[in-house]
Amino acid sequence: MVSQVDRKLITRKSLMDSALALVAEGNHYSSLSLREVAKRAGVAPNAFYRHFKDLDEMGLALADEFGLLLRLIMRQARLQGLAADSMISDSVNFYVEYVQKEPALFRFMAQSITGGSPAMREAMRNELGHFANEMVTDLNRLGILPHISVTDMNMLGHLAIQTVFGNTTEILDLPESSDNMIEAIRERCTKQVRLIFLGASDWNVQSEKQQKLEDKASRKKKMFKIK
Amino acid sequence: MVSQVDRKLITRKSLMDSALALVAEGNHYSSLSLREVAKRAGVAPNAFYRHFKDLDEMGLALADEFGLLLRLIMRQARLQGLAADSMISDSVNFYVEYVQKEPALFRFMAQSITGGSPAMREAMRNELGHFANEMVTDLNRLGILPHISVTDMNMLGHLAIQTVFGNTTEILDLPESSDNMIEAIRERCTKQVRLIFLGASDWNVQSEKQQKLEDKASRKKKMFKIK
DNA sequence: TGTACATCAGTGAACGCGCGTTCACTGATGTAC
DNA sequence: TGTACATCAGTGAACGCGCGTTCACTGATGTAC
Repeated sequence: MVSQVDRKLITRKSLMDSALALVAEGNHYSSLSLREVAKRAGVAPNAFYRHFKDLDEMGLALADEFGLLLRLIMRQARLQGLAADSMISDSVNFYVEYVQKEPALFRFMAQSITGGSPAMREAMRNELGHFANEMVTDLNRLGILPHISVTDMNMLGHLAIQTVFGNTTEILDLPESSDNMIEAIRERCTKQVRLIFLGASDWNVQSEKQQKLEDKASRKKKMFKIK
Repeated sequence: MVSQVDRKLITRKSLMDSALALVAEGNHYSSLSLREVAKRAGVAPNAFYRHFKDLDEMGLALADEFGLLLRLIMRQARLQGLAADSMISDSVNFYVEYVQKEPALFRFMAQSITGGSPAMREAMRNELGHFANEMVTDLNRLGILPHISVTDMNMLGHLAIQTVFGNTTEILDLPESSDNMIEAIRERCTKQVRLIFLGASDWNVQSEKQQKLEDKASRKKKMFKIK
């Protein structure tokens, strides 16, 4: 026998899943209607109000769910451990695997970060920011890139995460089972992250300060005119 | 006296501008209604059909308009020329300036690339891809990074563009006239691109091949376990 | 354990509203002679 | 140049429909004694 509380949670979950299913089918979250979500979940329209004030509130709940998925991914990646020499490609592969496993949530994330309500955009940015911070923490613990300042490590984390997430929509848009195209994106993404870390390994405060001075001093001395 | 043809173009433009205005106010393009766009443009709802089949078709026209803006930006940047020593920060500043000058079109672009129809997403990706290609062409013409293969130059272009565009939504979400926050994003973005080019200057086929071999050979030899 | 009552997730009907789309139209601009 | 006709951007009314939200309700689960 299932308790009342459990039943309520089941309905709530099925409302959220219906919304995600509609998103996965190509609709934008902000163009969904309460009625179609309820219909898809096999529930009367007004039952929706037992769970959420409106679709915006449900959106925030879905953002939380995406956050949980991110945390799961991080936990899994740490448990599994990463070989020192293939850390980057392993991480990228791991990420791509999860995008394919949970396309609806990732599609929702991608939509929301550019197109949700202001609250929604902030929530998603916070989740990704948390992800970036965790990455930076790990790099610090492993003693990788010790020469980089705290500010610059954050800049680096932001860059790495943004790069990986930037490839997400492309993965989601590939026709299913086109393994060689997935492979191409995976490879390009790995190269991009590798290039970033190659840059980071040469990055230091010294040369940075120098660069800034140069910027200011010699502006407009040498000019490139194209064509 | 204004010709019939001109009048038609004026109405068309005002329909498109109305849609952009609604987007700039925080609505998602895919949740706009034909009637509100027409109302905003001061035109009867059915007049819309004299110009576009539906909102999707209008979306593609807006994508074209965004493409034109990108081309304008590129042309301007080339005309102005770039000082050799501050090329990166100048380019970033130039871009940020345009985002602030045309927030509606950039907002629309950001929304569409993750949340539009498949045709819309493809159109936007093509525009950005073109932008990346132009950048690569310029780098080649200037003889910068000659040691990098064609494939990898494309990867680099994609990475640089993606990085700059990735900061766009954050710029658009800042409260108006918060100059110091704009400055912070501008600085971070400049650093990110600089780091990318620092990586690119060390990037070469040799080390890349080596890296790949290492990946395959020594996988799971050294492992980092965190926590 | 059995009974009487409370709670509350989900129902079904109803509402007024804005939606996309159609239709026959108007009246200014453009064209042919 | 003036007249008669064609074109066509934009109008106004109407349509059926799905929308969000409300209401009084039902009936299973949970609780008090």
